[in-house]
Amino acid sequence: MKISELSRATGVPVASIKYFRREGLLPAGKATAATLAEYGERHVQRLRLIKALTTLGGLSIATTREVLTAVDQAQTSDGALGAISYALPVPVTASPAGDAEEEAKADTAAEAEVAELIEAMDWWTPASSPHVQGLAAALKELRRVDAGYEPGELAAYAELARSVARLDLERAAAFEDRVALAERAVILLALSSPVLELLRRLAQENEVRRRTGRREPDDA
Amino acid sequence: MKISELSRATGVPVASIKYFRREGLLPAGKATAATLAEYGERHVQRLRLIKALTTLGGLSIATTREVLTAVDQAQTSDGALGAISYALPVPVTASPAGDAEEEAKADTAAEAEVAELIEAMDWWTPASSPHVQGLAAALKELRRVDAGYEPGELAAYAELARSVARLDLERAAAFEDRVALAERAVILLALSSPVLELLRRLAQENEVRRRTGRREPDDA
DNA sequence: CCCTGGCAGATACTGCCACTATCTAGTTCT
DNA sequence: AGAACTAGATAGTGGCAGTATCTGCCAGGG
Repeated sequence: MKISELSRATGVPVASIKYFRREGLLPAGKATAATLAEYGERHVQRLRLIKALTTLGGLSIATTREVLTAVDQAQTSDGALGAISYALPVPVTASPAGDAEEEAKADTAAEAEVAELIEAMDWWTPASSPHVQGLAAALKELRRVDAGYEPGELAAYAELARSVARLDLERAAAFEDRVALAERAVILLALSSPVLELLRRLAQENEVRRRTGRREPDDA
Repeated sequence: MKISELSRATGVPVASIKYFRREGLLPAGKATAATLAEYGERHVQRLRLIKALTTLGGLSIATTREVLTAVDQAQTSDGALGAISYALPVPVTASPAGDAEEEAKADTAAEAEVAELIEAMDWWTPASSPHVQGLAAALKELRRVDAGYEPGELAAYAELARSVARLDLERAAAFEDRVALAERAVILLALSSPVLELLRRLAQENEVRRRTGRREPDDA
């Protein structure tokens, strides 16, 4: 398969394919001559995954590269999920607020809240996990807009998150035969979350409708 | 409060405050002279919300503006949740793939899947809802990387999403006294999702640890 | 009284990112 | 041979989110 054919097969412009190759997301084709290379099914697959990660998962090129690197390295080894999970960006960028003293207080409060949650859920997560850090940061930010969680509320959500995680793992086991381990991990971690988010919004939309007894769309 | 004080109170640079004002995210202060304006608590609040929406919610400036506009208009009226919900970006941008014919087939298949789900869940959501469209697009994309949902699997997730939505609404009712209606809606819709995402990742991390019986972090 | 420091509002500039285009030189098909 | 393609390198584009600068202008202290 020549590059132009690869392009046609995936709908990705040739220039973009070259770009991805440059950036190390896509392995080069097998060169058959100085100005010709052969691409295969593997490249089609990879290109599809790249597109899915960037459009559906919303990942940057840099992050996609990291994730794909993790995928490649974990292809055989165990712990693929962990490695990839840690490679994914935590959707919170700490924002240093005005008052330094207040800040420190909010910091420890949020961290304590997370620690308590982990304790309550009997989770084994180490405090060093980026997710733990991220969660603390998120809670802090929410407190700042007066939207902190009541004690116990967070645990209720965590319980549901656990159910989702269990479903995820079952699902992963179910397509064992179709997709390689590491790629399944990516799919579960990076590509399923938009689906979940949309389901949540749909459910919310619906709950609100139910409670107000209206079947029509809301007036904007 | 002068602009420099507003800046100090929120940790946002003066230049950025001016930028937000230009972009219509932040109302102008009350001018007391040609070169002086007075800002109040309202502005501090708003600035915090803007920061939360952009950093925590990951919204663009344009989207933030839309959301805030919806917030302002819905402040009194009902249907705030709906309006804001629709203003939020759907985390899927349809990507036209290679083959046009295959494409159409995948389209209708995905739409049917969503319709079936809505039917099964007894949801009242109109097919015109951006969430419905987005979900169909997301499913299509997943199919393309061989990660489609088995029949029934999606419904299981939807069930959990419903539970989350119910928790959300309870939570919203609980801080009725603290935050205005429309702002609660924003918080639930745009600001809580990172928390949920992180909880899910934590839960996954933990489930994997449990199943493999390891308490230490995964080797990268 | 006037000068210094800060302010409003407008405009221009910057850095980053994800492509996209162009150029050179070589290769294959017919 | 010549048109049509290819690889690889380099440069350019457009959008986004600020950041900086410039021009008056004015309040308050010495």
